[in-house]
Amino acid sequence: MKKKQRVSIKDISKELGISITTISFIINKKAKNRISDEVIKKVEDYIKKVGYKPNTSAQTLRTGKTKTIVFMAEDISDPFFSAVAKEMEDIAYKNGYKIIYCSTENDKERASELISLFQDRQVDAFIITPPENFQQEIQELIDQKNEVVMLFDRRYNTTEHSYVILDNFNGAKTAAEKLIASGCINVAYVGIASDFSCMSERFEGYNDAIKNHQSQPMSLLLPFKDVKTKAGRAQFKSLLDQHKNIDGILFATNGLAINGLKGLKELNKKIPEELAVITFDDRDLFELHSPSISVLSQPVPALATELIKGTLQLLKGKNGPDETFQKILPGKLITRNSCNLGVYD
Amino acid sequence: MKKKQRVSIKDISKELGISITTISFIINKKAKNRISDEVIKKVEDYIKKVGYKPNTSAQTLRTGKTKTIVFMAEDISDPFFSAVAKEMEDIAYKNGYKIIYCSTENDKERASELISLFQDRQVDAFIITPPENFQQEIQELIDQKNEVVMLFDRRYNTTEHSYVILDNFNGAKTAAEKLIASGCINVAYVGIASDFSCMSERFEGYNDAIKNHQSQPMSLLLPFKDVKTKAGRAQFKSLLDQHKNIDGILFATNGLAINGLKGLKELNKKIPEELAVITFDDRDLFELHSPSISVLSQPVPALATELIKGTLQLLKGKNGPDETFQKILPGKLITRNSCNLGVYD
DNA sequence: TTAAACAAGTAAAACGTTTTACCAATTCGC
DNA sequence: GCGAATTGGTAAAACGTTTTACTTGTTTAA
Repeated sequence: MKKKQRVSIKDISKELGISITTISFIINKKAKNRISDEVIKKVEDYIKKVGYKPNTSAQTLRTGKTKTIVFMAEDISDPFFSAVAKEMEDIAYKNGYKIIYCSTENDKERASELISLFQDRQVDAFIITPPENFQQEIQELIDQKNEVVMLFDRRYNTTEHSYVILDNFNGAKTAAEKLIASGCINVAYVGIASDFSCMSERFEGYNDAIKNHQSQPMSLLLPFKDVKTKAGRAQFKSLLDQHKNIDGILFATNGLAINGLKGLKELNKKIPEELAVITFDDRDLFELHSPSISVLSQPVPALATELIKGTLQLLKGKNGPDETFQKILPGKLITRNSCNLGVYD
Repeated sequence: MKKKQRVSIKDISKELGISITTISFIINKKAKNRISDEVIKKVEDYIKKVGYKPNTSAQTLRTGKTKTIVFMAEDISDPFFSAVAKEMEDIAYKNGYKIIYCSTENDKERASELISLFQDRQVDAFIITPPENFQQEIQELIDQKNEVVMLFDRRYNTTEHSYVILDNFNGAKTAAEKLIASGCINVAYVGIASDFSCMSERFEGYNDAIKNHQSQPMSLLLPFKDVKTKAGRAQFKSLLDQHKNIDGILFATNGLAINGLKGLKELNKKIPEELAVITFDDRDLFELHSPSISVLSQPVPALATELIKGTLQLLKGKNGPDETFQKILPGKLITRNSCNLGVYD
């Protein structure tokens, strides 16, 4: 019922008759070779007893560090990003950091606004999945050197920066090869037309897999805005209409796959008999789908762990402000029925 | 490349030869009847010109307000909660608040830890979906009156508090009545055994719908931990085994439905011919499923809007610290093929 | 004419830390 | 025995706000 009064260093100082400075040194583990063990113990015991917790805003005001990390995803309600977000939480909290999440909606303006909003709030680090055409802004952000900047899911080849991404090339290659091994003669690729590195790397992986196998690549690169729309579905259908010989499809994202599967349902295509399917990014719906959908799944816990650990490492800054952290993690092919043509049954 | 120096009130004061107090009054719109229009304009123009932004931690230190809201969901990676989270973001930012998200995992201990962690950080408000058996802790949190407390998705009947929830009773009733109207003779209910109000209200809605229709209710209440497990699926199958006459099922959550649908697939049950199905909470997978699944969908944008607006209203605190904000929103039945028995075709 | 009211503005304390610069007393090297 | 180094500790400034209590000069009411 009663608001219990927070205890400050000053209170401890008065109570114990020890100076504020000394107490601060002890709290911050800077007391070695300065303060006697006796006093250290006395203060530490008292702190434990009264449950002293430092006032974060006073620390921030003094040090300029907010102990805050921003995770700027494309869409925080997307299962992939929200799963990563959740995994990061714990580690961040245990290291005394809090995370703030937000969504760019793949919109440059919005992303810029958010960055400047959070810069005003003096966050310590940005973990960002940049929207399209955002390289210059990212470059500027890095150059300012006010915050740690870590990219996720996408990277830029022409800039030196920190990132954690999937091994998109080999993932796509593995998936396409699986379709070929399953008996597909003409494998098509459905991706997104964008400057995201993940998209071009996946496309290259597909191309590499099929180059000695079929006469020509067949692909559809949808604009980002059409990934989930009826218009996108129409384009997908017309791809199938133009190339009647397509008997296998690799979808580059789960969004594309969901829309594509809707299209295939509308066309009454039999999977996998008429068309085998593999997609990136696992989702629970793919296991339940009839037939169940094979996927190249991203190692969400590992990605999240690397992401937050890398960011924390850079925040510690032991190796200077120009240190970078770069990690490429392998995906995992999960074979289900959508590419099971019975070739080896 | 260069870190640009932040400008403080003191800088403005020096530059303009006006006292810090005056400038602070102008910034906080407390200058009316105190400061001449001429000076106000001069200061406002200068602020705009140099892009002054107040230092948040100094404000916090002085006022004790962090402008931070915590959204403590059961699982922030659950599509329902992450969709709500995303909707709230914008409104919060536009009102100068930031939101921190976290997950309780339906674990009392964890929830308590998180609450005390964020109390130490002096957040201004908690939006909480409480875990099981958490009423007393919530009561204490409210009684302390240090933060605004808003419950979401679940409420307690024996305590006066703020909440935003779905009209669970009528939602369940509508869904069950739909199954009956579609021609089902024996409708079963699959829910969660828990003290969550949403669960009991849904069960009551089901009971109310069938009371004049079938001789007895048939239900399975799974423990929370088994919702997504094989063990839960086994219990579900044994329900069907014990009551061979069941021809309609109402699932109380989408998690239950997904696991249930897996079970039905394993049993090779034909939906809707042998068993019609409706579930709470829409998900994109339900539209794509064969057959598509009918749902009682929650109005996510409306829920999120009420949630954040209510919280902001309480934070303004115009009506005293004991004001509460209570909102019950109706769900919407979306009819798809899983309950289409052709009765009216 | 004079006290009261008002208008326009300011000085300074306070919020709770961190950290620099300093002090006093003891020990050490020679 | 004397300066230098070490040990154990502290005073006080600074971070950038908000807000209380004041000042000074002018207008108003009676």
